[in-house]
Amino acid sequence: MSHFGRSGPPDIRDTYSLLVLNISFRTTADDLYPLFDKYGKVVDVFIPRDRRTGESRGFAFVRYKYADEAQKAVDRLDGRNVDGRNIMVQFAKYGPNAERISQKGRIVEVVTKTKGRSRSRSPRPRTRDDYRDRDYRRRSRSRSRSRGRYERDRHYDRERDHHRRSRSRSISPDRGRGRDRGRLADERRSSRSRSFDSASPARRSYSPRRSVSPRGTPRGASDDDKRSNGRSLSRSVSPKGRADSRSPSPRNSGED
DNA sequence: GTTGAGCGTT
Repeated sequence: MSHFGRSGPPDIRDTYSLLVLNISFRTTADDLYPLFDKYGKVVDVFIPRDRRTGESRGFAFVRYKYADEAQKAVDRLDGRNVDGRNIMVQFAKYGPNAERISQKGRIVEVVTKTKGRSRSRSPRPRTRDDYRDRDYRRRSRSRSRSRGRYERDRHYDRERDHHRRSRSRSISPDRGRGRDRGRLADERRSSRSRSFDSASPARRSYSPRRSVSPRGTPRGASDDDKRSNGRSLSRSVSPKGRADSRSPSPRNSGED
């Protein structure tokens, strides 16, 4: 019942894969199994998950033993509300082994039959389908934004490394300038602090604007993040740690 | 805590 996908694909010699889209990110195979099993014999239910986070990618594969049952499931479950989400059920276009499917010709045949058989009664809005089609023709790229998230993460990893190297290379000048900048920043901070303490009406007007400014805040954070990366691999930055870091600041001031 | 319109695993 709940041992699906644990031992990999059981047998795809005579099974038909259905692609279930638009499922909730927390929907599991166990949740889909009973739903699909009601309309036919479900051989396997598999939900691709992210390798790093292990979270659901938002779609699942349901393997049926017979095409007619799978077709029925598609017709009955397509557009069904599952876990508060309107799921879309359709025959899988690409299988785990495209060659195999081509050789078998089963899935292809079923798909063709399905397309010519039903697909007429679909309560789901066509905007998405239309949009998808148009998008595919127009851009032929950029399939999903959710995936971009992973790519972004990957880029972030690379960028992090780049930053680390960059810092290493310019460690000498950076340090010298960093101290200067630190002092300046400290001075400016002090000034700001005083201004805030003063609670000047004019300053107050500017205060909220600074908050909205997306340039001033991120820069400071970036600096902190960069320093943090160079100091420690820990990505988490605690206010206490920052305070500790700032500790030498006042000392420097005293020295100065 | 979050997103999305997508095709798969030991």
